Amino acid sequence: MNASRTARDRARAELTREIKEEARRQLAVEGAQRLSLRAVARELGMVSSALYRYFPSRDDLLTHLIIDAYDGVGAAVEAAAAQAGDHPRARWRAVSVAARDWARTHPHEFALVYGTPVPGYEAPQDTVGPASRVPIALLTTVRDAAAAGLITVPERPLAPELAAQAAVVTEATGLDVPPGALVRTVIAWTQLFGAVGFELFGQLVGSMDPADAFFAEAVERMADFIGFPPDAGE
Amino acid sequence: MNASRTARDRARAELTREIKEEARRQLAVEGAQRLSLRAVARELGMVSSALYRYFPSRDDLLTHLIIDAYDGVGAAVEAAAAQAGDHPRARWRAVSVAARDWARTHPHEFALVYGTPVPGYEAPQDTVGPASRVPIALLTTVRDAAAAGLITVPERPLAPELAAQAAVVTEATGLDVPPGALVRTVIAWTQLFGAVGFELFGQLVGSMDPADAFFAEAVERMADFIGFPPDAGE
DNA sequence: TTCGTTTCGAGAGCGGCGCTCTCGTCTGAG
DNA sequence: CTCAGACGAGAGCGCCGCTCTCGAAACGAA
Repeated sequence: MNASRTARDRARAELTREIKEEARRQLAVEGAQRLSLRAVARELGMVSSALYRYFPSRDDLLTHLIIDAYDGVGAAVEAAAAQAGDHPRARWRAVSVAARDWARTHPHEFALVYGTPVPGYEAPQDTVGPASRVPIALLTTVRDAAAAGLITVPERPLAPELAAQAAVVTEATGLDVPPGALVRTVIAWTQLFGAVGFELFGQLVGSMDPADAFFAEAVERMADFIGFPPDAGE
Repeated sequence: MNASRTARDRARAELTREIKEEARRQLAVEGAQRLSLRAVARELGMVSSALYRYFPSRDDLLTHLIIDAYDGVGAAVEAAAAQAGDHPRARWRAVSVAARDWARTHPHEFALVYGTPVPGYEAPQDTVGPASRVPIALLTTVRDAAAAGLITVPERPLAPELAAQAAVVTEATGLDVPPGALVRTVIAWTQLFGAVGFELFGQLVGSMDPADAFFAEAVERMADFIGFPPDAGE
């Protein structure tokens, strides 16, 4: 059962792709707020109502773009992790820098996924897989270092609920990370994206703007915080 | 020169206040995206065009709400700092918890100021003062601890640009904080609001949700990170 | 090949939006 | 008292998301 059997199926797949492409183009230029179905249809030479044959609503189209954005940043950090050397701190640094670079080159996509949820609020199940790619890349780096005995920060007791949540994450990801290191990784994850968001949304204007030096410092200090050993880069 | 001399002036001030009040009400219920001038006018029993006598545009009205939101969270953290004991870690904890509590009770206001910038992008000068209240509260806590010789993390050299930016912040705020501690405070600030944003925007669903235990742990670990001495609470 | 079903694009239309302009009216300063 | 300025109401412009209907085209089964 080939996915594209008939001419109709092929045309439908093609048009769906073109709509997403044009929407992504408008998203990159105008931002999610200003993305309009009518403008997408206009650009594609069709009437707006025809677009509803492919996406039932504007929010549905945005959800597809959200998934693409998650996959974009996920692929970027995974590629950076693969290219980085074996040293855990270098890997951590590469992943952090890749996340920031992606956000700076795709600010509206970043805002779409890490900024305000667009309508009232939503989080379809299709997004959780792509959304996990960045934290998994971070956790994998920590897991490898921990497995090699390179995490130097001692474990301390966690609150019971927190330990249980850490166990759930370990179970779900299959990444065997000591719970204390896991929680520190999540803390670093929130710091990383908090700082990138602050940089992109203008909160650092007047203090750490431009943010390059601050960001570099933050990456090293959070690497210390997790317990990565020093390397040649710092 | 009373500010409200004539009846007209008084009526104008009153109506301006009522418009902002109703807008704030709609913002709390619907979020910034769905806030509409027409709905505000409708609720106030006037026609939409009349509203433009008081606010030249929707964005201008939103800017006023942004300032109010900054002042709201700023007042919340300042009150928490004032009520907290003298121990620096307790103060830090109180400020962090107050920021999170404010965000959880005012999610749309939080999204308005710390989420995606609403239109294309903007940051009027009127917002920088109110926006500084939270970081100043954090920095003040660190300054007091440092002045008392209670910051235990040693200073290390900073990159020249970063040291320069730290000096600018010290100059602008008048808060004499060692540059290394200042940068760590900014890092903790980004972590705090990054974590709150992740919690509110659903990024922690499936891992650290509900986030109470995680948040408590993050606050203590970041207090360690800055160098606050332990206290009875941890 | 024929025929009924399904899919599709186009068009008109609904209600809502931000914003502008015009026109009477009312107010308050000189 | 007068007259300039402030004001609210109304109509209207060009957008928007979304719905419904209709005729043509594509399709699968007979």
